[in-house]
Amino acid sequence: MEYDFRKIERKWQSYWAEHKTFEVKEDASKPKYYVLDMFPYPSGAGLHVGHPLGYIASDIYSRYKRLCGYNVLHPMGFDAFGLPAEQYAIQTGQHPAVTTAKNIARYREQLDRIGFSYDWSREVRTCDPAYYKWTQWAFLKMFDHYYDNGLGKAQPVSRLVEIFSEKGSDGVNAACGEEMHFTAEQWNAMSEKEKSGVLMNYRIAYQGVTSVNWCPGLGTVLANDEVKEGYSVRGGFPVEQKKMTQWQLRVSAYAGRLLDDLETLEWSDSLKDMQKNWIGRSQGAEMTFKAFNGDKEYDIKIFTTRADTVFGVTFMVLAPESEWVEKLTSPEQKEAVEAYLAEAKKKTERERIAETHKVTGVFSGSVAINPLTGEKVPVWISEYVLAGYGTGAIMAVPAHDSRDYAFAKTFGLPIIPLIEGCDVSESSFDAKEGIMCNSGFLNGMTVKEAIPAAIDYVEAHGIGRRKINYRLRDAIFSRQRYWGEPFPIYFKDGVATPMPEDRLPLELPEVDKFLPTESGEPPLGRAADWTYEGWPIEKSTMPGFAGSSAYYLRYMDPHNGSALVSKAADEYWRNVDLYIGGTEHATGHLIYSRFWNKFLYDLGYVCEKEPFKKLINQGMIQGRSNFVYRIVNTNTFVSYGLKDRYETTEIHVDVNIVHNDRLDTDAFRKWMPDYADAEFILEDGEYICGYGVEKMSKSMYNVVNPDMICDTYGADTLRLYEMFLGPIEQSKPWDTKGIDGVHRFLKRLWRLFYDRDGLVVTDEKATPEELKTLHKLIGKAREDIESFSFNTTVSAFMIAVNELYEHKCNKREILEPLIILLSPFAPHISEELWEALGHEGSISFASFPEYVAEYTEESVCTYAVSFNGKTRFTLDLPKSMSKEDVEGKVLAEPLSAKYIAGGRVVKVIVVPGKIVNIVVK
RNA sequence: GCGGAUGUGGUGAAAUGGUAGACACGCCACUUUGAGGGGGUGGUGGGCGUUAGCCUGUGCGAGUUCGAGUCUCGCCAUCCGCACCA
Repeated sequence: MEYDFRKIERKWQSYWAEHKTFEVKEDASKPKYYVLDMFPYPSGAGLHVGHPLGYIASDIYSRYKRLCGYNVLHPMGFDAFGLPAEQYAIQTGQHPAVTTAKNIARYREQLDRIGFSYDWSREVRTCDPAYYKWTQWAFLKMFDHYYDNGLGKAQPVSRLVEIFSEKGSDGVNAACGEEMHFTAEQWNAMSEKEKSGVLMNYRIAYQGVTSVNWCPGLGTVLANDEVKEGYSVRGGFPVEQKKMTQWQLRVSAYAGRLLDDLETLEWSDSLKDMQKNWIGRSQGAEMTFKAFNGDKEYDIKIFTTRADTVFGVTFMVLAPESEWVEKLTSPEQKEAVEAYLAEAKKKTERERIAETHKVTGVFSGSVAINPLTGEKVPVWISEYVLAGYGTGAIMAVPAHDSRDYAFAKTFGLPIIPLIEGCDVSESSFDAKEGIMCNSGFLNGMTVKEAIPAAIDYVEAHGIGRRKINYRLRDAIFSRQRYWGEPFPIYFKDGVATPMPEDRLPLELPEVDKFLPTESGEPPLGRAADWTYEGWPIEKSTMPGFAGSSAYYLRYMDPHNGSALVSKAADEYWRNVDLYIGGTEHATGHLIYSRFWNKFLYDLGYVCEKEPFKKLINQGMIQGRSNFVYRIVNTNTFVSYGLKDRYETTEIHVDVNIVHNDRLDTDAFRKWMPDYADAEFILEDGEYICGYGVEKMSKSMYNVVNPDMICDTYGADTLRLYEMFLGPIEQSKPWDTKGIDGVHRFLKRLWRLFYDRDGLVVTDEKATPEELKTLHKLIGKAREDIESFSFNTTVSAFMIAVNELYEHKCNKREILEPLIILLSPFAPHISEELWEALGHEGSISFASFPEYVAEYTEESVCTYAVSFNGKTRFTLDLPKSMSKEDVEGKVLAEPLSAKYIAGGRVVKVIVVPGKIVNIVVK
């Protein structure tokens, strides 16, 4: 009987669907395990073989955990709001909901063919109103809370109002936009509108004016992580800076906790570092400098990590967008400053990045007083100071900061060295080392001593205070687009007001076109009656990360109409034990989700501080393109090895008509009309193609579709091969070359069970040799699966099957545990063989430990082998071998020999230097 | 510039500090079949040798160790992330 993978795979996929094999319920009698994939955005192009890599790995682990007796939650859904569907809608007029539904159906079909063990009854789609109800709900909660720095958690705004009316602004230490000072009397005297303006400064979801990444090409603002090198990540349009009023999430309030709790996570160091850098904690001091524009006095606040260098301040610099610019520009300098600001504003983000080393600036006309020396220093304005970080103003110490140094050199400002023996004639001395000089009371201290001493001084004299600054900025939360979650906010007398919870979900209205209105409003401005009780509703929508921030919670209780997740479900499933996805979400989704979770944790809706305990980043699968070489001005193609003899052009050829770099010339002629009568110059009778590694994309003709692999080789082969390709975390090009090896393995496995006439499995007792093969496999596989080293696990299976095949072993005692262990990797063939062995039902319900009980750690003993009384190495020996067999076997001569001990063959290698080296074969 | 990762055959890759290159692709030889992207056996890092075997070999250079692909330090190269963050 042949291995008919098509029939087998169809059979078991419908079996799983019919029997709802992978549906799970909370079950207190079993330990839970939650395995999650980053859900996909269903694009029109469908899945290519790179997409399922992570899904296959997580599926293997899920199935393995199930075999080990865990109650495994392994859900899947779709991140269905997004720009591409809307761009498509603008072009074609087709509603994004229609496009999205179609793409989802296609994705589902492709996923099903690979044989994943998802519990589809828990599927979520972010564009489904029943789902986004809870996205909106969370937003309202954020609107209704502020972050109390003292308590270190979110608190209701009502509490804030209470404090304000009793003690004024000083009664609370809250995260806010700008620092405000008012008394209880002042608060109580405010109008409702004024009060709501003040509260907006504290809310976790708030509306505020900020410098945003505006993308004219997409007609919307973007978050920092949606912009790369001055271009939008989606679409690649240029991005510029613009001041706008936008909804924002006060993620920055959680910066400290987001940073500290990274320690508790099992994530890779590189990913943790990425988040650490993105959060960017720096410890220093905030100081106030008095500045004078004519006779008007202002306080400029600056942030520095080098408080020790205050004695070297020779000028101050303001960011062009700083609010102090206007106040400190003198009448004489007004024209020059305005010209500079206009120039700076014109630049796109892209140009600013490109010109980072170009020094520009303008003198404001004002002076500031160094609070320690009393000296007057000029106040400048320059782009190199960023408005969004610290206070938007700096004290410049050119001797010890390279940027200040470049600025001072360009504009001829003085440079005062503060460290003994440092040379600042060519460049600044940025290192935090050496002995202080020219620094008053700090003289003679090391830099490390001087920093805290300077801050102590500054605090004692009321000039400033210790401060920790974060690079992490608040997330801009509105998009001027249609295809996203509407904000459940309306404007009553111009005041942003939340809709009542029972009005949720606020569904997306129908619009005639998906473009902005003539007056420049977002597409929702086209909706017929976009009002609530007569008041206008917010017209922007939420960004892509809104719907993906809490989806892992919704899977726990996806059909709950009265809560995001019930207490019971949350307390059972808790958080994600294993999360698999790409690194591209390191500074976006993975920050927002953690923030969202912490917020809900503060409010008591979830029981875990962190959403994703262990995280694995699967590598990207790149495309492997093939090329043919056309001799110029002809329709003749020359094989790769001969191309240098002609003048040729390199042309991409569809990788699907190339096998092992050999072109199917007939298929090539049929591929495109232009090539219908192509001629070929072959080498050794074959046309060899060139190759290169590129991104997998349609235009490179290097997209390999998993459906095609399933057709030719089957899903089990695809699954095994993707794992066999190399370590999961590594990026690599897809190369179909080699898939035959894996397919051959499955056929060979099949032949252990079947010959021409049918099943040949016997109940004979296994030989020690065969048992050893099995136990070696079990030991290796368990270890490797637990450490996600799936490529070596597949190798271990191959080795085992090769050995069994060699011995013509067809004994149930061996084969049964073998296929149970294989079932996470190749579930269809395993189920089929399991059934052939006379078992009822799915293999998923087989309890793996029963089958491996006899394989225990005890079958191997570890001895330490010592030489001259010192432990040299440890040695694992089979139980049958005793310590005495090894002890004292130190040979004087270098030799290599076989050593028989306890019936086992041991190879003894004695290297020069008389050290025994024993390896058990 | 800062941070991280990676460097092993023709290829994808294995190696708790202990026989480097398992396993697989490809290639070569033999074999089987009417045929098939078939089945089987053997070989395959490089150099020398008819064989036995010898020499050499994990980006480069040091170090630790009886012993280093693995640990430490310094280079070089590639990839990724951040980037005027005061």
